[in-house]
Amino acid sequence: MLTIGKLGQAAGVKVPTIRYYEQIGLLPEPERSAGNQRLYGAKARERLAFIRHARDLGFPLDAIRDLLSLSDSPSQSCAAADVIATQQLVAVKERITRLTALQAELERMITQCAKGTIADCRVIEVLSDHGLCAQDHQARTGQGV
Amino acid sequence: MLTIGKLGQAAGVKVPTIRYYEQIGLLPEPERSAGNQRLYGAKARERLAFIRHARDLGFPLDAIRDLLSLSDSPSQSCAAADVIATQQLVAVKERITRLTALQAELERMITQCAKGTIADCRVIEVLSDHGLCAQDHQARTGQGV
DNA sequence: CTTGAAGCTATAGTGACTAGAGACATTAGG
DNA sequence: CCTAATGTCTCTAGTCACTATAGCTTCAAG
Ligand SMILES: [Zn+2]
Ligand SMILES: [Zn+2]
Ligand SMILES: [Zn+2]
Ligand SMILES: [Zn+2]
Repeated sequence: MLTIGKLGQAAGVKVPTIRYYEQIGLLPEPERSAGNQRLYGAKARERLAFIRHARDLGFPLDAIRDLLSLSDSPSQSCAAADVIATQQLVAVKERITRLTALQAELERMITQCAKGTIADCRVIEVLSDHGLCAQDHQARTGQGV
Repeated sequence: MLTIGKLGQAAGVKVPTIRYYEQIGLLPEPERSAGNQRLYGAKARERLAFIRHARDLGFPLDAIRDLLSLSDSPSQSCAAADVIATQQLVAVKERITRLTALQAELERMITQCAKGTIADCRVIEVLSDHGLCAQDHQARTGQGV
């Protein structure tokens, strides 16, 4: 059995994060020692590693919650899991598209700047007027990762 | 003079967002009508357009605050503004790098899945074990955009 | 003059944590 | 066995950039 600190080290997750996962019901309430400290077994370690890896791949906690409950019924079809992964892939691709447009605009404004005074700074000019942008780098949609 | 709603429409910003910007000191407190409603002039409209465009380009509000105060001293060197833009560019590039790695891993797990049961689902397998990943898609660093 | 839209303040909620305070538990060294 | 250092406990609040709600007042059109 591991204390919360050892579990955190083993899974690469900070201690408050583990408690947070417990609080939101992503990890079950563990056993306690005589002195009321949390004690975790192998199952909790695997579950936390799963969560951590899914987080590293950018899945939101809600999706992870669904994936975890799916993985508890191994004989079911995996279609639902694949849908969640596909949605995540779509979200990632959208963010890449958007960020690539931002990258182009930022590079453009920086290279066009003559490095003089603020009055002539291309960075400030472009920020003041989207008409000076080459692309339509559409509005901020969400965040994450 | 514009009411807050008209200003929001003109700049493409929702009304509560404008009040939020005022609250955090990004927009100055505007005049008020006899009935205590906010009234904005051309200067506020430009300032809000600047904020909105910078947000669309992914700049955090703190950076925008700095950019705004720089643009108030037009005769100064623009080096500081260029530094902020360059930092933003670096941040965007980092996110793209990371998201591209995520995209590759997600595509890999989805295409490798045999679409059978959860017990054999490659998505679930890979999420359980980073060793099955081809790349090191390093840890989640931040967020934004 | 009435009605409905738009505005006001204040508070709380989002996602996914992170940081801090103040108290209790455990472990290693002497 | 005692002490000191570290670890853990609960609870609260802060982060970022908003968004939503509630309950009120003001304004513009008909
Ligand atoms: Zn410049
Ligand atoms: Zn633009
Ligand atoms: Zn599958
Ligand atoms: Zn991996």
